Formats: sequence, C-alpha cells, structure tokens
Amino acid sequence: MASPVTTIQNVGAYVGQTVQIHGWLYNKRSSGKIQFLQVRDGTGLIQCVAVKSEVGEEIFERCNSLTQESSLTVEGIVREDARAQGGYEVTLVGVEAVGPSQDYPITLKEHGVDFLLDHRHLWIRTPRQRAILKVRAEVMRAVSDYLDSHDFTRVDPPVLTPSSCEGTTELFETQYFDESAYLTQSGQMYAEAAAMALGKVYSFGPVFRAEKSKTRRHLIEFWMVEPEMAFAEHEENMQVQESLVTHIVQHVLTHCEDELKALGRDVSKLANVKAPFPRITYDKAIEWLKSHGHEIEWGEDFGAPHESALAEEYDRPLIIERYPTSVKAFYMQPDPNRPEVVLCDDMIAPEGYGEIIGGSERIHDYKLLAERFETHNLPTDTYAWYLDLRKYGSVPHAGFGLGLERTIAWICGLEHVREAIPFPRLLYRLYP
RNA sequence: UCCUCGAUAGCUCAGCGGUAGAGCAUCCGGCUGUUAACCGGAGGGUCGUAGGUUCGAAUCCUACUCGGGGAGCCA
Repeated sequence: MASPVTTIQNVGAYVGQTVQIHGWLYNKRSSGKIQFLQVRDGTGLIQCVAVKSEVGEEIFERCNSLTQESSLTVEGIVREDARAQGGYEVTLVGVEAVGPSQDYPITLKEHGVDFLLDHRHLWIRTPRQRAILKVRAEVMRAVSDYLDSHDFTRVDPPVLTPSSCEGTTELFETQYFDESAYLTQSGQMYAEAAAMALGKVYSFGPVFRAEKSKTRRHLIEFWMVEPEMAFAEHEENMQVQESLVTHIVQHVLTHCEDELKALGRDVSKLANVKAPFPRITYDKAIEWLKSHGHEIEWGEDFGAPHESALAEEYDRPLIIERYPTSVKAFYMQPDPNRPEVVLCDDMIAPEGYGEIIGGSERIHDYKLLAERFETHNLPTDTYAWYLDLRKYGSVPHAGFGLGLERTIAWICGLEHVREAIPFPRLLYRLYP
C-alpha cells in the first residue's frame, strides 16, 4: 500500500484517487459476491465496497473474515455516490487487518443502560456517543474562547481542599498524610482570591459531590466553569451569564451541525437562544407558581418540578434572581434595599434540563462576612484566608458556576447527563 | 435516606401456576447494491440469591443483593 492516508472527513478531497484509511469495522453486510464494509475512524463513517470479481478471492475472503470493531487499514478508490450517506464511497482494492475483535459485546441492536454503562469504554465508539463527545469538546472550546477573549484569565483551583466551600453538600473525604482532605465541590472561593490578583478569572475543572442523587440531572463528578469578576456587581454578572451561554449555543450550532443532526436535535429550539434572556424575580416566580396551582410559600426554595414549570413558559433559558437570604449560601451579598433577599440568580435551561447556572454577588464587607461565619457556624481557622480577602483591599465582586454536563445535555437533547461526560461517575457506579 | 419500577440465552425482551421461547449476536449454508440487509439451519439457560406456599413455581409470598426512574439536595 503506497497510496496517501486520509481521514474519512477529508475523503472528499481525493475523489478518483486511491487512498488508505485507518479505522475500525463498524458493520459489514455481504451478499455472496459483494461485501459492504462500513468503516469508522473517529472522524466519520464510510462504506467500502468489495466486489469478488474485482478484488480477487484472497482479499474478498479477508474481508469476509473481518469481525465487528476489528481494526484495519483499507485501500480503495474514492467515489462520489448518491446512495452513500456521507456522499462518498470507497471501491475497495485492498485491506489489511490490524487487530482482531472477537465477540464484540455492543451490537447494532438496542441495549439497556446498565449494560452500556458497564461497557462505556466501548460504548463511546458508537456514532451517537462520538457526536456527544465532539459537542462536549466544542462547548469547552466555546467557553474558553469567550472568556479568554473577554479578558478573563484561567486560574486552576486545587482539587484537594481542607474542607467544604459551602458547608452544605456531602464531600468525599480522603487522607492527606496525617490529616483529612476533601475533594473540591467548587473552585469558587479560590476563584475569588484569584480575582483579587488578576481581575477577571475563571476556573474550569472537575468538582465532586458525594450526594446520593439518582436523577438524570446528577453526576457525582462533573465539570464546572466558574468565572469570578472583581469590581463587578449583580447586573453585570447576569449579563456575562447570558452572553456566555449565547456564545456557547451559537458556537455549537455553527461548528457541530453534523453532530446535532446525528443526535436528532431540533436545532430550531436552540436558534432562539440569544441574549437577553427572560428574567423574573423570586417574588414573581412564587406568585406565578401559586397562581398555577403549586403549593409553595415565600421563603421556600424551588424544587425541580417548580423550576421545570417556570422554564416551560419560555423558549430560552430563564433567569430567576433575588432569592431569600435564608435559602442561599452564606457568602451572597444581600440586596441593600431588601436584606431578606440576596443578589443572586439561577439560570434554568429550557426543556426540563434544570439549573445550569448559579451565581451571585459576593459579600465584600469584612464585618458582614465575619457575622455570617458566626451565624452559619463555619470554622474561621480553615477560612481565615477567605476572610483575609475582605481585609486587604476588598472590592465588590461577583461570579457564577456553569454546569458543563447539564449544558451539554440540554444542547444535545440527551435523556441523561451521564452521556455528556466520557466516563460518568454515578451513584454506586465507579466502573469503568 | 425515602418513593417507585425492574432482574429469564452474550444482548433486547416475551412467557405470569402445568415440558424454557423469539429477534439479534456467534457458527454453517445461500444471495452482485446492502443501509440495524435479507433467507435457511445449528449451538446456546442453576429464569438475580435465599427461604416459603403448592401435587407442581420463571410465574404467588417474604427477605436480601444489584440496577433503572424520581424526591430531597444541587450545577
């Protein structure tokens, strides 16, 4: 084989020429004297046609012996063909087996979730999972592109931390030589420190929640982008959120057309996603819920059904702002005119995907934050550094966290966030 | 933690008191344009585990194990 090597996505540049493609056998159909080999290489899927009378007995038999997911190099002439799904087909002239594949577990038929998750290392080879992982990569690129070009500096917080950042959720405990350490559940507090050093920053990495949550919106380990801005207040915070989410969705629409199509996503629903997003206050949300038959009183936090009901009223993400101080985190800045609410907001994705962003202006006054530490019974020794930020040149600042997998699940129209991450960590599932 | 549903061939499932079944996958045979190809044949089972009811249990009951979905909590 001396012909040039190409990938399936670039095969159109070689029409009429003989090329080599390295890949895996996705599927094979045979009809006695003609065989159709569907080859995938990570960039796409293409059908190679082997006709017995043309390739000869030996090569035809070699094709015949290839099994699902065996790796191979095919050589053939690229043709345009209206019958082919990608528009191109390869007339096979040669094939070399690279690695065999015996009794490949994942067939082209339907499988159950349990089985697929046990075989996640192989499941990701299927076209649908490939498309999702491609979208994931583009979402991450869009996040970086947007923030980097808006003067944010990426700063990576530690994964091992001395204790909880928010004090509420369950943490994974581990040994740190002679003391206990915990896997981070948020990089926010470190991002606040970094914002005082660099102005506008963001952290982007995995976070861990040891909650026994078993829903389609939950992962034990997930990725979060957490921008934090010095000298920014509540209004600007919400504007950055809208602008970032708009950029992510529009970027994916233009760069992942094929992938969204492969996923069967109704892109007309995504096309609407442009800032400004609808905004309502917590007060108004409560009013609306009560007038629509929900049993909820001012002062209670929303449950998932409440969020879904509210989000269903809009064709783009909904921002709900100014929640009661009592239901939100200790570090959130109270509304100066109404201390019973805080300057925070949640962004709820459409189509039932739930909360994708939670953000707030942070308390920047030393005395107020110190008071909150007391009322929330937080250990001032482990958080002395966090209070220090208010002691040395404190400024108003705000930030938010965007859940990557929920965002991907929404954009891709997935049933469950577990497909939005290569190897999901779920409740009681640590394999593979 | 609670509620709810489920576990039968490698996979997806049917069978719901009376001899363990189908499709796909695998193997063999047929087919020169297949699109989850199709057609014929073969092999393949401690019916999640442990008890109980019954002449008889995959089927009914109890407990346990594992898993799905949801609630709470969260992104």
